Amino acid sequence: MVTIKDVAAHAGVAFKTVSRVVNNDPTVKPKNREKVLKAIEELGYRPNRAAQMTRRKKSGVVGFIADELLRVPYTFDLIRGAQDLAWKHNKELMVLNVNVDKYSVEGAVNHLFEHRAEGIIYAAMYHREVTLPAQFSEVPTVLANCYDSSNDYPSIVPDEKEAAREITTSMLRKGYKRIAFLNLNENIIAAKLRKQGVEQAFADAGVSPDNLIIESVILGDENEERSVTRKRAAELIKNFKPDAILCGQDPMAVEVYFVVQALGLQVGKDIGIGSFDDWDIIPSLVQPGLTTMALPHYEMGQWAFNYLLEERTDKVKESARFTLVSRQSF
Amino acid sequence: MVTIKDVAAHAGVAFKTVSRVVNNDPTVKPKNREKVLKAIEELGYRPNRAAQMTRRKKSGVVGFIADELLRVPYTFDLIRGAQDLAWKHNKELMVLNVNVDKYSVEGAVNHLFEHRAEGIIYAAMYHREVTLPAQFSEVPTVLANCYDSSNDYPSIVPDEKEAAREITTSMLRKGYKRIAFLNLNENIIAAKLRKQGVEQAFADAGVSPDNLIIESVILGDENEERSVTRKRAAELIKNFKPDAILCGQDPMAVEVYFVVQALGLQVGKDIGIGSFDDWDIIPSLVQPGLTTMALPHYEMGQWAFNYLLEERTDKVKESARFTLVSRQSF
DNA sequence: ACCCAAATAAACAACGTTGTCTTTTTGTAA
DNA sequence: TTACAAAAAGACAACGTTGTTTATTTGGGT
Repeated sequence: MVTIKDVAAHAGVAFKTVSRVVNNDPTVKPKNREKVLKAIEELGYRPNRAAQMTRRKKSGVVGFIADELLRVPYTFDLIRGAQDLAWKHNKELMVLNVNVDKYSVEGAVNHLFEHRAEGIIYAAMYHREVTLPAQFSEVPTVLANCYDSSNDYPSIVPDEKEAAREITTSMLRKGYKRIAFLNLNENIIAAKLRKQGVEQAFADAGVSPDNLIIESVILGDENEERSVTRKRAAELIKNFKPDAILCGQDPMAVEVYFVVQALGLQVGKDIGIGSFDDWDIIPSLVQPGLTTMALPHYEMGQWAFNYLLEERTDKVKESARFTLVSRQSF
Repeated sequence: MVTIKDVAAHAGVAFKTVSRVVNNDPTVKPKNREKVLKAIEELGYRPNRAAQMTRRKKSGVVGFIADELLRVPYTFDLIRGAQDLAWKHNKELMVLNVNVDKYSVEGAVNHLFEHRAEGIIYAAMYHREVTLPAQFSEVPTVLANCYDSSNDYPSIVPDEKEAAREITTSMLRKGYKRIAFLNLNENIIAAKLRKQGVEQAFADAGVSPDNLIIESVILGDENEERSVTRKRAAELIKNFKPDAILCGQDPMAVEVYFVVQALGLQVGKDIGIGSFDDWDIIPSLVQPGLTTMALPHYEMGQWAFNYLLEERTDKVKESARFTLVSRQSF
């Protein structure tokens, strides 16, 4: 590979002068700068990052530990958010996918330490509490889509409560008067918070809570569990007679579509449906399009990277706003 | 940060001895090895990768250029395939997302050169022909999910023809006798090859091509285009009266589900539906589950990485087999 | 105890950069 | 012209490692 000395020899200057040109040092005379640039061009020289790193004692590496992240497609936006900023600031985002069985978190952190990562973003697949190994205290760490109970790390999570409040308010404003909320399992933090948000919206609008029913639904890929969801949704429609149904996530909403259609009702006309996630193309694939609260993954990724970039040290617990994506389901 | 010399001082040996222990050199006496390991443990020493790289003159970096890859969720498996192997071989997979407007391919390659990448995997979002800038010839490069017409690079692509043959044969074996194939737009290579595969299956089974109709459908996110798809599907069912429909991709199959159901027919009973992709959770979300040919993205990622790892130099054009994922739609 | 080869450990250079210090060149005022 | 400060370029050390050469220790046979 071409080194700085090769360039220097070719240009007829000291190799330090080449270094100066590469680093935009203004104390190089235009004539020499030109000679050097020409030589760089001719030889196809590219600075060796590893050598730069050793000498500068800065790695320019930011670690990104993706905890089970990639089982849900849209979570990749978290990585994208961080990556786009990393590129912009000429940093390296080193992404490590951690699957419980495959690479332990410890292994990932070790790896990042060997690369002298200047910071670590730890991101979870879904909004939840995490407990990190002590190693993380050695390097600036920020949590994305998760938080730690001991308040040792700054974190950013989706603003579940506000999102639930917003979509519910939107439903109420459109004239829906009786809403069933098929919430996620309530041991999930998102479910707890969203429940509060929905109730808040009812209170804000001065609508009696008698017109609201909230049920928790077990999620799962299993066909059996999904048919249970459908059965409960059907019962709910029959007994509570809601004019709108809010679902805890888009796939659940799809199930509800089937139930509603099987009952001979039309989504968006006879009954409104709303949801959370904006899961890939699913909301636009169903008929009519599903109105849903888009998770702010990209924004969280950006925020997390920025936090590290600014070398902040406060242990803030930030929350990011969802975006209402309106289609035709309510 | 703790350096090798700190460890040496702490252990009371020459720093070279520490290096030997770190690199598992057998010529270190057990007693010294123990002392060193103890010191490493106590000081929390981790070798500096950047320094190792400069001295060893090996980067251990493999580049992965993802060309528009992440707009389709399951393509991430391509990255995962490569990444899992990279981790296993203690290499760094440096993933760069190239979006035409944001980071040019040239920029990405430059970046990789600066990191002295030992090889580059260039992956496309969908199976297509690509033309790479000349820079790539400077480093071992392998194409995944794409190929180059000039035969300068080895490549691995999905075996479209065989996949189409396989799923069609599977349909014919199950007793379906009259198949409509809603193919992707035929300027896409996958569409061309799949057409051949479907025809092959008919020939193999000795079924008259009169019982096969193949139509190209324009794809798009636009609502309008999608309603065109549905209209044509409806006409096809009415006029050709197929007992099974094969679709070019899962989202298209979902549209066909709607059409079929709107006509009062039952998928999997009155009419069989098959498809390509295995797009995230979509095939298991619809009712009944969609039988589809899963794209071999993970395998292609692995193959590509392995090709580089083995330092092969042949310009092989490999193809990877899809997997038939059977559900209940036919 | 002594010799000698083999085993082990140490010393030193090198990797490709950048930081720091020193020398040379340049340009301006006397 | 000369002097002199400022600008520019060069020389050399340093970053944290590993490769190579040299020195020391070890252990077995006399």
